[in-house]
Amino acid sequence: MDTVVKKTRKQQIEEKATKLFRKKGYAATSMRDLAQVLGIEAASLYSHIKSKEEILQKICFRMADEFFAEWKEVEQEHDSQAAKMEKAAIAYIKVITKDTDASAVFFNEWRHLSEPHLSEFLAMKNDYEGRFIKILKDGMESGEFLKADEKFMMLTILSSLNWTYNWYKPTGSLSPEEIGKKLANLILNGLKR
Amino acid sequence: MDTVVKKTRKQQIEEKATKLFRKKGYAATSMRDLAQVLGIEAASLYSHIKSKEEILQKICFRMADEFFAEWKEVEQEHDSQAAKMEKAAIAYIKVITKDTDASAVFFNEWRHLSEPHLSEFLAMKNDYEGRFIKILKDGMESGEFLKADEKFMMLTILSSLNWTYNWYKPTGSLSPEEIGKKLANLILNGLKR
DNA sequence: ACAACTTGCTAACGAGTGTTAGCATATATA
DNA sequence: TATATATGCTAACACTCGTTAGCAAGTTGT
Repeated sequence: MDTVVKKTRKQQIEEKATKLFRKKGYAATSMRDLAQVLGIEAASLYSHIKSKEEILQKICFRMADEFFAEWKEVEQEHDSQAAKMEKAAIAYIKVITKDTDASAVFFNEWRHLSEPHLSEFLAMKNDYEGRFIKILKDGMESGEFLKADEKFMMLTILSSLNWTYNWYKPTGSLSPEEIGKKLANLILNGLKR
Repeated sequence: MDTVVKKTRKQQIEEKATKLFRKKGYAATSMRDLAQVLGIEAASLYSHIKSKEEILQKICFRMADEFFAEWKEVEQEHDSQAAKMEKAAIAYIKVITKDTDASAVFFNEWRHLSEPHLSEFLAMKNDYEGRFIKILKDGMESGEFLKADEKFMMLTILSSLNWTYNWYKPTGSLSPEEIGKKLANLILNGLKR
């Protein structure tokens, strides 16, 4: 009793575009490339979408929204900062693993957004990173974490979390939660035994 | 008594191209963009270079060569695996910080290489990553490191090292060696005190 | 002095770019 | 049955792309 969800043509276009943007990059993907994957002519795409950049905007801002949505569970409790960090890592990994193609585009192609979307996007990114920094700062002030430059730490931690879209396979043995836990553990406790 | 090193026009072109490739991406950078930065016409570029892709090749393979050159000091001693890891991190950061523009292009634009250069490049990348994995594997087998999936670890570690090109400023207070040490320490011992 | 090299120009090429106009057909809705 | 919607086509637009041909002037080396 499978429930077949009918995808609109627009959704199909966005899906295929995401895959192509990931593989070739936004700038190197032509509308004719995209049309060919769908088996139609390039001009036909414009019955469903407004422009090439509209697709990129959809991808980038949908991902951003999802990151913020998952963050809710992270902050509102009075956990230790280490516990918060683990929750943040799990939330982050959850979003990334849900759609690795879209994640790759989100991380690598946002610079091709035009204004004012670019500025809006960067503001959201800054906001998000600021939340990570806060956990680190609080943990350092309370003595829970080693004192160090928070921004340096945030960038380093986020970069290792970001990278998961490159190797995660839904068929693998690890669930997103498990990956998040393992990464948080590596970050908090290090490699040495 | 400054020694003024005269840069050939070709070198100037490659420098400006590196900056542009980093900022806009290889595909989105046109030869006319590049020419404008240099104050000449696009066609004039071809008195000095063979093609747009030749520039990309130079950047990518020069960086790869430098990574291998710096690696020499890492392996040939009978240090602990943790010490090797620190040396590897320092060597890696040294290369990246020497030219962050070229590093950004190296990490993000190699996919625009055409065959057979692409295959050659990927082979080198694999080789290099294999050396990192070996340190991890040896450390896990000898009991020095926590047992875990080596590939997962290698990717996570490399990703945080890779990211340094995004924030390193030559004017900052940390030397490449210090950054390498700090990162190695974070990787080995974690964030918690 | 002459040759070789460096550096640059204008003009143009063929190909590819995102996109629009205008039209056709099938499907779903009223 | 009439109407709106979804989906697609051909043809073409104005541009941009990387690159080549052919030529000219300045600089350097012999």
